[in-house]
Amino acid sequence: MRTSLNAPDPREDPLRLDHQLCFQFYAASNLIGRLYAPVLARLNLTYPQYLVMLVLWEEDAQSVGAIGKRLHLDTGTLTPLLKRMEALGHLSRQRDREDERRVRVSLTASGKALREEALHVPEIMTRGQDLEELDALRRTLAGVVEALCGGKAQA
Amino acid sequence: MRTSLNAPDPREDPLRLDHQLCFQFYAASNLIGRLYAPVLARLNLTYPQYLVMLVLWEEDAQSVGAIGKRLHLDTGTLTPLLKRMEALGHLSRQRDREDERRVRVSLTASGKALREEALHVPEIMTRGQDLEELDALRRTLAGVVEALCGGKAQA
DNA sequence: GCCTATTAAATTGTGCGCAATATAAATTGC
DNA sequence: GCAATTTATATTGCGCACAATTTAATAGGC
Repeated sequence: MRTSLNAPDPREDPLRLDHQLCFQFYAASNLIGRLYAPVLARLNLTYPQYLVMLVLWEEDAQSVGAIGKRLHLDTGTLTPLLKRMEALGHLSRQRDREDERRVRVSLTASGKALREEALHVPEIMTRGQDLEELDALRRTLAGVVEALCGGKAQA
Repeated sequence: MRTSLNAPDPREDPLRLDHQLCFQFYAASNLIGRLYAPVLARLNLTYPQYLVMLVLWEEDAQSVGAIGKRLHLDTGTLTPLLKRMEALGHLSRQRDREDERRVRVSLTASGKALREEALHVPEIMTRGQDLEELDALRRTLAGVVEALCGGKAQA
């Protein structure tokens, strides 16, 4: 549905920023991170650190690789991040006796206790939103994520 | 709809990673960046640099602030990024004569020429996908982004 | 058993993101 | 006009992300 002859409708330009789905993900992810920061700062956590805590609160003493598989992050990101969290007292890292290649990441007492403080974070962040709508979007995006990492393997 | 007595359905745990909409955005954004990287590397661009080029291909000679408003990035991110792009020969930065506070960012000849190479990037990245579906998702996410930055001002 | 291949983390180097601060130019008030 | 405020960019410091490489331990083939 061109407007006329060879003059291309600028709205059909494939390189228009507003046409890029990837940019909406990029912008939303950055903006969400900025929204969480002040809330998580009160728990002495950054946003990626909060995600690690979510993984460990579900199941303690996981390996670095298991955490990485869950969050789609590699050791280049996780190793220094986990060291910072260890320094903050949230968790401890120790080589697995059974398999010395592995490092088990375990919550400290304060790391476990922090879960109580974190319980209200989801509520704060979704306050005033339509929860049904957010959940529908979450399911849609979970499918996108699945497709993105399912396409390039991912056990 | 609890299963029994005081045993909470683990699926209702508000801190479950899979329940977090924010995580789906985070994971998708990271995975998308990883998918674009090898394609953009052939244009000598990173993903954020590609976004800057999209902005400048739409309208050349914009100020740092105008680019930042479009991408939701501040000068702490943009200034060094633009300097790297200048060093790569994609663009030039010069103080505005009218208002010496401003810095105008202009495409070089090779930066303009790079647009031809970039024209097929969206097609490569969306190959095999349902374009109607992607566009519906893009519109949904554009609304989310709008709500996220509309809530905290944004002129 | 021994050698090769595989697996798990750590390390290195580069490029973002962003809060906080600094610097400097334009605008406003009076 | 000139001080005070506002606006635009740069700088500093820290914490991710990630590709590529390295180191070390286990598993497999023979």
